[in-house]
Amino acid sequence: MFTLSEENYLKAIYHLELDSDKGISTNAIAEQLETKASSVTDMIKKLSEKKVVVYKKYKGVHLTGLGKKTAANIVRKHRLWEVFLVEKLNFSWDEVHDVAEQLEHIKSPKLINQLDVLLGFPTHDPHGDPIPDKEGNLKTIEKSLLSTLAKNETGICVGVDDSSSEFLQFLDKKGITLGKKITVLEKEDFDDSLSIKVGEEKLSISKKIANNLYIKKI
Amino acid sequence: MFTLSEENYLKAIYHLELDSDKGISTNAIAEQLETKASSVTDMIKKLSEKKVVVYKKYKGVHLTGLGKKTAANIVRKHRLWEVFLVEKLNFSWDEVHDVAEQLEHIKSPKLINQLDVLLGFPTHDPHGDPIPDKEGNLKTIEKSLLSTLAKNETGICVGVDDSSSEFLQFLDKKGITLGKKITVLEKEDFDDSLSIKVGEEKLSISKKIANNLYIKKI
DNA sequence: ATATTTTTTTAGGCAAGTCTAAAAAATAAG
DNA sequence: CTTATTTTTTAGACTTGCCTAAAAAAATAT
Repeated sequence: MFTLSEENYLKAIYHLELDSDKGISTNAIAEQLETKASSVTDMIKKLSEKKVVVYKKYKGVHLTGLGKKTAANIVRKHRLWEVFLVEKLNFSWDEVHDVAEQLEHIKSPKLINQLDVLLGFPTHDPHGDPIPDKEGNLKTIEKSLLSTLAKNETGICVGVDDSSSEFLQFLDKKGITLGKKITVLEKEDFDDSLSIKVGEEKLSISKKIANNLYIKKI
Repeated sequence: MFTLSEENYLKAIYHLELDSDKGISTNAIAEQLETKASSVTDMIKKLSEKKVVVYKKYKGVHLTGLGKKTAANIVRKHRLWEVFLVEKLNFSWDEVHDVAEQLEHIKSPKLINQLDVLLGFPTHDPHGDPIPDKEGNLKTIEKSLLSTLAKNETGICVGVDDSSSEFLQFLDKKGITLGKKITVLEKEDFDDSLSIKVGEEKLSISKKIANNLYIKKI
């Protein structure tokens, strides 16, 4: 069994390992968890004794199989709770993160299985991120950043990279939600902004926005 | 804001104060929380500084208004989650306590309000215990222990005093659930056991059982 | 009214998880 | 290849919440 703190470290390392196949540095973990590198070193020693990470001094860490499974299960819980909050409790997609961050640590396999049933076995959370299955496997879908689409290409909005509430509220304001059809009308060279059509609305978005929206091409 | 530990102390004192109007002793709290009296003394000092209990050395503690409201809110969350687990996730009444014990500490007013909506504003949990409203007020109903009923009196089962899973599973086995109609057929003098009719079934129960079942007379 | 027992508090210590400051190792630069 | 910089680890300290053992106060019994 893992403490709250241990679970948070596992989750952080799990997320960092999705973007990199090298050992995850103490500093990277510290930044992710808003703590200090020295605290990370301490915790990593404990996790190493518990066989969930492999650690060689100065070489960064990797999750073991057990560690990966444990972390994926926490992510699974987090994302299922997010779906619950949106589907059953009328939360909006920008309100769910902090609550799910608490709920993900509740320990009860039955609770999560039944939640999965209640929600109809969802595969993605409200931000389009995939929900790991019970074994920790992720089904990743073919998706591209909006910024990589060429002029006149069209796709469906399937996810966000940044799921801060600021960004999500901005998208709401612009009428951009998961499932919306988006077409690139124009790409401006001088500032990399895009003219796009969202549903029937035309609007202009900055490079930064286009770099945070995932699209499934059609 | 209160720590997990502080919340558990508040809840323990709250429950103990329901049964007694005298100051709650260090020992009583220690027993309830399965900890040591010296630990209780430590924590009470902290709670006292946070203005949720009044404490005079050797005199036991009382909750303040704020303390009572805080504790009632935790109990409210606990009982709403129990209803959720039974109504929405197919838990049985003997399985909910430990999970609710974790869920009651989740901090999100919106979560609890919306849960209340989803569940249709329940007034009692799966064991018949009343759910405090947002202000912390309890609506208590007229109920008697089954053991106090006279021969030939009838009532509806509305609650249990002991909600351990052992006792609840025993009741399941006997077909006794909330809402069942119970009639006292016979009271045996020599061992205080009862012959009762539950629905259409006749059975005999011990004094101990009769002392743990609440009945609303009809 | 005093002695004994019980309850409560104090004193000191321990583990988890964090921090700062300093030392050690690795990496980058000249 | 040696020096400078960055990263990581170690050392020591702090807080929270708990413990045991001993002292102090309160309650009970003689």
